[in-house]
Amino acid sequence: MSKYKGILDHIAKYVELSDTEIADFTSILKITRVKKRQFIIQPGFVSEYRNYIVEGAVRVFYLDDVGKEHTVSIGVEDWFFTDFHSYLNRTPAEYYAEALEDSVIIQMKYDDVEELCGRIHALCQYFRLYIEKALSHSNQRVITNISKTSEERYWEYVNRYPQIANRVPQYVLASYLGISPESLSRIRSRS
Amino acid sequence: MSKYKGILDHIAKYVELSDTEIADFTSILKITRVKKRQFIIQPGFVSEYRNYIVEGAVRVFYLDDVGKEHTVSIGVEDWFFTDFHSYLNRTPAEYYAEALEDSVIIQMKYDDVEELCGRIHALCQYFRLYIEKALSHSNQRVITNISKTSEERYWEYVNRYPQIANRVPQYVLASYLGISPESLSRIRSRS
DNA sequence: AAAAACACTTGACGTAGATCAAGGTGTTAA
DNA sequence: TTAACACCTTGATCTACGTCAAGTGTTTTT
Repeated sequence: MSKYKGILDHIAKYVELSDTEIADFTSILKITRVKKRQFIIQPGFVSEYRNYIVEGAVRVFYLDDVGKEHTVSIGVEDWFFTDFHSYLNRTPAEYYAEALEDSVIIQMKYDDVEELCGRIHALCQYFRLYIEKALSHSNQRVITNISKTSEERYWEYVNRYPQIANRVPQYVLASYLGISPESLSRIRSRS
Repeated sequence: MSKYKGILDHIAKYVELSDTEIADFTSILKITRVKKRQFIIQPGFVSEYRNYIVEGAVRVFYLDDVGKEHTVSIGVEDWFFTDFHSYLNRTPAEYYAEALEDSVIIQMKYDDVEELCGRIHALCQYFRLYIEKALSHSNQRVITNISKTSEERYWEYVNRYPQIANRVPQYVLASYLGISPESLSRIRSRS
């Protein structure tokens, strides 16, 4: 039971679930352990799950047609990740999700989530409120990317997520910020 | 009643509302007419409403510290817009929303939406599903911005939204795509 | 414990796209 | 009908960053 404490606490920040609702919800959860460098999502396969990180770190990235990686998201404890487009439309994923460390994640299937959200009002509220916040962050990221220099974007990130910046490889952070690894190295050195 | 047809049809694509739910929902809606170039949201004022475009076109943009505009979103009929961060946290807006044409919009207050979403399960589902889709698009835009050239971004947009590309001024599109107006003009000329 | 792979740094160079500046055309306003 | 804008174009630079390449330290693998 306590293995779900993290996600239940997360939900409790937004809504209150009854005991039976908690039981219904936890019944659709599946705990998965993944090793560093293991792929959780791969292009060509449907991203069947919404994934919640209990422990560890995961990044989602896109491999473009010239072989360059572009990181969509970097997640640590208490973050959700998935290839949202693939998950929502049940189409083959276009992104990879890769464990940056040995990690423990909670997975929940699209159909199960939808069924429960149709039945449990509070759960629907939880996801709505959480996603609204995520959208507001995503919008902010779009603006930062088009309005700030590489250097500004880097320091903004370090300022906001100091512990993540130290935890993930530099080339991952570079590809998240839309900077080449070489340039990021130079940005760090001049300071 | 038929003045709400657009938004009710939009909702009907996601969920089914009963007649009394429809009545409850429409009771919180307020129709507003705005003239071309009029601001609907301004920095310093809280963005109180979720806005739905019935007719016309609106853009949301950020004015940076050197006076450059960066367009967050361009919306036409059946699109929602707001300064999401301001709306969700009831903090002063950082963005402008400006009518690009004389427009008719439907406005709904944060407190009213939250109250109804707490009471009407289907409405909560509607917003959840709609926002999930919006998040998936926003993620896609982040990746496009960091992985494609200006030229690719422009043609991708024209391809995807041909009618919008013709409807809004070029400098607005440029600032949406993160390109200078001069460069966009050159991209268009070489083809 | 050696070999191989991975992650980061540093230098030299090239270029996409920004900036600055000037002129042209269509639209709004007095 | 004459300004006064608003929007777009075109040309001449400039520069922030990307690319390519080589070298070093650090894990991972065998």
